[in-house]
Amino acid sequence: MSVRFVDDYLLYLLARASTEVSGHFHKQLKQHRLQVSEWRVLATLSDGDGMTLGELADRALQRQPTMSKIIDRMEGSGLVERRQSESDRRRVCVYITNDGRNRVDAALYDAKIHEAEVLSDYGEKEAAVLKSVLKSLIERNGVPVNAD
Amino acid sequence: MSVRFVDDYLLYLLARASTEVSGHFHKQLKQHRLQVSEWRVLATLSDGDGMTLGELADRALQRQPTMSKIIDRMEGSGLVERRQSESDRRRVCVYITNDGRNRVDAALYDAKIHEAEVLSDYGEKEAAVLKSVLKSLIERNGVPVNAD
DNA sequence: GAAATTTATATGAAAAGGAATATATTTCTG
DNA sequence: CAGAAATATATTCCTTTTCATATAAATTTC
Repeated sequence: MSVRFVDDYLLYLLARASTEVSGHFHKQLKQHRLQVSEWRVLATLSDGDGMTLGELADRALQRQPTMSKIIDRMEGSGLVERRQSESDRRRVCVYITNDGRNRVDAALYDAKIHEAEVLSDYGEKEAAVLKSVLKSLIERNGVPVNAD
Repeated sequence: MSVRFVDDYLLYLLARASTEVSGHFHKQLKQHRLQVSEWRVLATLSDGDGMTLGELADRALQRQPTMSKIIDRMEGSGLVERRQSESDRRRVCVYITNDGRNRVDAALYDAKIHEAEVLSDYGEKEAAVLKSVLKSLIERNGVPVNAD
C-alpha cells in the first residue's frame, strides 16, 4: 500500500483541505444567492469599508482585472459601490451598500456556525495552533499586505 | 488595531495559505509549459496510472465535465491518453504518455525542492503535525475517496 | 516643470470553468 | 429477462477568468 506522491505533498494537502472544508459552506452560499467571489469581497469589506480595488483583489485572492469585473457585477446587483478616491484619483474605493450589508451579515452568521462545526472536531488549543501555522505560512510565503 | 473577520477565519486562512504557498511554484510550472490543472492531473497519475476520469476529477479537485475537457486538451498535446475500460465500457481510464512522463518528472523534481524550501521554515515535527492536521481536515470534511 | 517612469484601474479577445443535460453502459427489480 | 434506475463520460450553452494591453493619474528625474 504505497503512498502516492500527492497524498503527502504539502501544496496538494493545502489545496485539497481548502476545497473540501469550503465545499459545504459554498453550498450554503447559494441559499444567500452569493457567488464565492462575491462572498469573499463582502466578507473582506465587512469590517473595513473603503478598500481600494487593488487591495481588495489581493485580499480576496483574485487578480486585479478579475476584481474589476467582479465589482462591475456586484455594483450592478447593488451589493457594493465604487467611489473615486479624492486624494489619488487613480484609485477606486469599494463600499458595501445597505443591501450588501444585510446579505453579508446573514452569510457571516452561517459562516461562523460552519467554522465552529469544523473546528469542533479539534480541541481549542489544537485549533489555535492550526490557525497560527496557516497564518505563518501566509506571512512567510505571501506578499506583505500592508501592515497597518 | 482590530482584527478583521477574515484574518482569523479558518476557510479564508486555508484558501489564502494554499494560494500564497502555491504561488511561487505555479510560476515555475510555466517554465515547464504546464497549467496548474495539467500539473495536478500528471502529478496524480504519476504514481498510479490508469485511473478513471471520474476518480481523477475528484483527486485533481475538478468537476467531472471540466476534467473531460482538461483531458481533451492534454490528449491533444500528447501528455496523456484515454483508454476505454474493458470490464466496464462506460469507464475511461487515463494514462500518461512517455512525453507526459518526462514532463511530469521534471516538474516533480522542482515540486519536491519547493516543498522542502517551504517546510524548511519549520521543524520536522512541526511539519509532520501540519500535514497530519490537513489530512484530518480532508478526511473529516471530504467525500471518502475509495479507501483501498 | 516637462518628459519619463511608475502606479491604479479598465477593457477586449480568448481560454477555462460551471450547470444542466444527453448518451451509453451497467446494475437492479420484479 | 424486460424495464427501470443508477453510473460514467461527453456535450452544449453560458458565465467567469485570464492575459495582454490601454488609459489615466501620480511620481520621479534631470
